[in-house]
Amino acid sequence: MSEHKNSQVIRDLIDRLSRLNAAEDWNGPLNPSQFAALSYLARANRFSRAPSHVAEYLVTTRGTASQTLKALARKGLIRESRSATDKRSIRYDVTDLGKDMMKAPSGLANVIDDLPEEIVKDLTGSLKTLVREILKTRKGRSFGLCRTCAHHRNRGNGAYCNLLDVSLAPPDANEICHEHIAA
Amino acid sequence: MSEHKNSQVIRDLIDRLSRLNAAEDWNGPLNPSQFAALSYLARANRFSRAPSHVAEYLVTTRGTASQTLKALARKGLIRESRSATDKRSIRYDVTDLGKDMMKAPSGLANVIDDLPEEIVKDLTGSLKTLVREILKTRKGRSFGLCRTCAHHRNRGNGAYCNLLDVSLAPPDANEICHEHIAA
DNA sequence: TCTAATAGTAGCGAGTCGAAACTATTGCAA
DNA sequence: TTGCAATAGTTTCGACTCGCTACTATTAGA
Repeated sequence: MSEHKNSQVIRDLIDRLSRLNAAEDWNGPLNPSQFAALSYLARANRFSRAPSHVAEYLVTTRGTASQTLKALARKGLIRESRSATDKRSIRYDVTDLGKDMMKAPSGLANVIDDLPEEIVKDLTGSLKTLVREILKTRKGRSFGLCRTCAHHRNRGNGAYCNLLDVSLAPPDANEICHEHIAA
Repeated sequence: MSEHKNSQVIRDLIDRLSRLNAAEDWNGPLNPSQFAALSYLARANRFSRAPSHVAEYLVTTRGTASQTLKALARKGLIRESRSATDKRSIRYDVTDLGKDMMKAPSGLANVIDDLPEEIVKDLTGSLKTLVREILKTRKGRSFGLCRTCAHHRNRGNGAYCNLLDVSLAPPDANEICHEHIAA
């Protein structure tokens, strides 16, 4: 039988899908990597917006991530903010211009929105499983939402992080955290 | 609610998955684009191995595809073969060395192989739907298997292509064709 | 026949990519 | 307290992708 393996077919579909998606990015002012970095920063909480976090999320090196972030800063889409407590580290915040950039329509998003809800649910679950399992073999971080983390505690109106020992303002808990550990 | 849209989540998962997959390629002698081009050539039939076909499959330009193919040829993984009937066109054939390269183990493939059969089936179906719908809006070709094409006809032991008016040897029908139209 | 379409390529500038070398901090232990 | 070692970020390098434009060669069609 010259039928191809299931894993080969899926691998190919994922590659094709991301190429089709990336081809759209190239038409805009941002290339796919820059868009991915900006998109991450827009969804990451204040503890997770350093170059090294972006590097790990994008599965690349700190050097490469550094260059991509410099390019975004040059274009005025993010702004660097130095830490007072640790003079080595930098946090990049997304500017209003950067936030606008995230609103651009996407062909892939349109297609997904037209899919039946049940299919979307299953697809999301399957993709999450794949990402989780690969991250397990690579010992990579999950980058899940703060409020779904094992260190997250509800506290009055807000919340608290047991790992970093800090109070969490409302937005923090709904954003991505690089310290995330599945509860 | 600051919950993100389903489409955004799925888009992100696909990007993350392809980055995790691509990161593995970088460890080898081929970069992700070169690997994708080689993988395509290894599965495409003799009518579909020209630079312009690779370009359309990889959703890029002929110029970029041309460079990637030259790089693969330099590494001895593919060999160019000029056409006798049309002196403009070139067909690249995968060498034995190139075929060996395709056997490299993949972390993503391993994870997929461990998934329950039912999940794999649903996932494949959903991803195929997404690719099909996006291609529809872009007016792109489907690049399906020859034997699932509307122009495919069984004929004795072999098969026949009604579009190109040629007999199909056994391997042809099980390979990708750039002229593919869903039956 | 002559012009338009097609196939492939070369070169440009911006940027990604890993890798290695480098600076500036911070942490920790003797 | 001094003195490394670890950490955070950057820079540079060479190979390459990427869209784009301009170009050559060939073929198709009016």
